[in-house]
Amino acid sequence: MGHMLNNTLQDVLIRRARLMGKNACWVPGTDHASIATEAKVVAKLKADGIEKSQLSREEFLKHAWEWKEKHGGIILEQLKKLGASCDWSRTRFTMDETLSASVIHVFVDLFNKGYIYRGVRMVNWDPLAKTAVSDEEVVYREVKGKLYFVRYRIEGEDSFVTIATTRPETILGDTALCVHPDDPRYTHLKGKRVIVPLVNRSVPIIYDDYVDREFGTGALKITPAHDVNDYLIGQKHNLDSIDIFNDDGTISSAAKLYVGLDRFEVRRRIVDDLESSGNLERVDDYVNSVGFSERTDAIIEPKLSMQWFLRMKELAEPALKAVVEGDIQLYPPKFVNTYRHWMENVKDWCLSRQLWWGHRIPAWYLPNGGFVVAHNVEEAVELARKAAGNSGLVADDLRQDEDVLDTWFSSWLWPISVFNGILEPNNPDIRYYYPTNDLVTAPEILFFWVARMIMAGYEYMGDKPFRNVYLTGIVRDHLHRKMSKQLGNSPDPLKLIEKYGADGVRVGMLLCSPAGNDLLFDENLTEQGRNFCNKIWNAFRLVKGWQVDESAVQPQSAIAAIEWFNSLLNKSIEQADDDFAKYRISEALMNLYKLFWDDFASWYLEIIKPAYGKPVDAVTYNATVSIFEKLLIMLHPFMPFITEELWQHIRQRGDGESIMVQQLPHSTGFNQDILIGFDRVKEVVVGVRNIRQENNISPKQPLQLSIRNAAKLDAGLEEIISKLASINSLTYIDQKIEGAATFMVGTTEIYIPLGGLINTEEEREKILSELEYTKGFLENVMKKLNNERFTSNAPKAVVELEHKKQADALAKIEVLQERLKSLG
RNA sequence: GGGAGCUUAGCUCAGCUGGUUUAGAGCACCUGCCCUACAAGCAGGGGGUCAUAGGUUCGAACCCUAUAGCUCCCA
Repeated sequence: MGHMLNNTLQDVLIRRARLMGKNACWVPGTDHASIATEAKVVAKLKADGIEKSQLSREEFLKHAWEWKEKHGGIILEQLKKLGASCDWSRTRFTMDETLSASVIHVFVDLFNKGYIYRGVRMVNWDPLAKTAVSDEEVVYREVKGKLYFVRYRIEGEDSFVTIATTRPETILGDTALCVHPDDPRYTHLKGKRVIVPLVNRSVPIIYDDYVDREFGTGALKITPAHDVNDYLIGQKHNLDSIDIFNDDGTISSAAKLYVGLDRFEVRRRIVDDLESSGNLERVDDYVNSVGFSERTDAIIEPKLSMQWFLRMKELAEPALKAVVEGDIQLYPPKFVNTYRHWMENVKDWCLSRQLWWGHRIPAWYLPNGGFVVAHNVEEAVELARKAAGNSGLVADDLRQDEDVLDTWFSSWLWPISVFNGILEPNNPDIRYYYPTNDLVTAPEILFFWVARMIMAGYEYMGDKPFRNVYLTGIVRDHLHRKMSKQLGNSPDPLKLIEKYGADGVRVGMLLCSPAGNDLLFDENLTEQGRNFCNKIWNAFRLVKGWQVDESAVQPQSAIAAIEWFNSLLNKSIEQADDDFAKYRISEALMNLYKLFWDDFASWYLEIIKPAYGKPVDAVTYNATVSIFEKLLIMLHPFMPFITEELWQHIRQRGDGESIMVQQLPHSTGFNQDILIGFDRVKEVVVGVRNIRQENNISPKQPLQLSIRNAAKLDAGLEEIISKLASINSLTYIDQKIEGAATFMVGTTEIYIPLGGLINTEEEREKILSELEYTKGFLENVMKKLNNERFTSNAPKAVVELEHKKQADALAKIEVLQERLKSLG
């Protein structure tokens, strides 16, 4: 569902840009998702009885490509059903030839620039996928575990030091015990050593203020190979590090004990053995935060290993500046802070993944040590000959690195590589389309992807990759759970489209998804979307069903209605322009929804609707079709299917004509007085309908209406009131009418004589409550006006307004009291 | 532990530079309607101490401080 939301938003932006006459280009595509895909292919092979280890790299990749061909297009097919108006002929995949060559080119280039290096680092090891994963791909969860208190004997003594650990199996890799230098409990241990239980290794006691004296016993065991902090302390104190794990999470021979057993099995066993050896003091329940692999859900094992890294400091600088200085805008802007914080504390990027599916690292190892980085094996041989001083070296003497690059190392080039801008920086496409305008994506990949695209943009194009980044919310279910395949709480988008229509699904998702806010998805939203389509369809049926009479005289009411609606339409166009400029997409849609449903269908069409069986005059009809057309174009980015369909039928169209490439309507200004005047008319109509409702009078029964002490309305507006409120006589009076139902519009009284039908008691109550409200209101106003500091300090216009409020309220109170009296 | 943000109607959210008739929308809810475009609808209606407590100001949902609760990011 996240994809659906994201791509609907992109399609809205691209369609609108197209309607504004722009050369709007939307390049669709997919990445190769190396960890996830490889995991799936391995699982599929396993189900077929094939182990990955039985296959050669080439054989495995053949299976992986088959998988990609079969499953890779699903998302793109869903996009087509959703109506995404991509440039399909430009569809790209991160492992396409050009894009792959771009990745290799960039790797070699960054290596030659000195940004890429090899190093031993503590990485997050996924023992299931048997690969390193980045910090961002580790999900931390609170897990109920145990805290084990283990006694270490002091060498040459009969006393012990007790440490607390959540991972007793790592004892096998201990190379020191650490206490705080200022901790009085341990000062007597200076210079002594302890014996690691079970393996009986003698290790030093070291002092470091890293230790938290409050935690456990204040004594910490140090396992440099299997804990990030221990690793740092190990480096500081020159400790050995003993790697006790194999790549699959079993115990290695370096551990000496439990060799070959799984890490969790060893944890159970070692606790028993510590118990029997008398080293286990006690076990407490303990909740701690454990890292899980985002891809395989395996518990992450911190592990030292040789990996490829990209130094980020230099690349991050222009990327930080671009966002902080507003050259690139984030929507909503609250993400700028998060972005800044991340970029200011950016860590080197671990590029290598111990997988086969992806871009293989273009590094070749020489037979006698050393390596070269090259675009291809031929170039590698050449470089290797030079490096080794051995002109006899051939390709077979070299061994290419087995690992592939992190998927993001290809995605970060996307805005450039899809236009082949890495390999041919001056080709017409990249020169025309770069920098792009809008990126729509999820906030969770702001750093994985967005930040890195910005870095690559400045490094390779010397410019930003896009101007605006719109960050969508996360799609959740009504219980606020993130929608995911694992949870099974995500509806099938294609089934939803089948049930509610693509337009319905699009509208449903957009109606309630302000930028950066999570969207609580509920099927009744798509139902609302479908209902809106239905409304538009029925309005169309109504208009197209009319007989048009060229010679009929246009009614005054229609003239007034057209004048009013055109003003309102222009105001709405301006509103929509403003909403889009601020990327308030769901607000833009909601405004159009109300414009079409409430104003156009419920008011405008009801006014101009001819009596049953009667024709409509041609002037009104043409104006209405023209208004309808404009509304369709404005709605088109949100609802491409129904708007195209109706647009094709509302007038005669030529071959190849499409709403997709029409002109978005422009505002020619609007008259505020017309809008206000019409609002008054609406109030009158609503007032009459209320009186009917309260007194159980059928909407069809004609009534008389009198307006007291007011200027005469335009004939058109009078006609509108008469038509919509079923009024057969509209008069102006200066005296009140006894026994009539009344209501007020502003300070004007309206009378509806009902001839004794009126319910006096209800009427009195209504007046009393209105009186109470108005008095309270007046009191508030008077509080301000009686405050000398308000009248002298507040702007003149504000004070004047308060005076007007006062006068209006006083007038209203007087009228209400008079009416109360006349009720007796 | 460090940082960011949020708290407005039953739900999801607007409320932009502090002032615009004692707070708005959509949905949900309630009442009455099959009135020949639409019951997937029409007409009407109720509903909020703007998290709490202070402060600044002529004036606070909006600015400041504290408290509580929630969310996210980083460790």
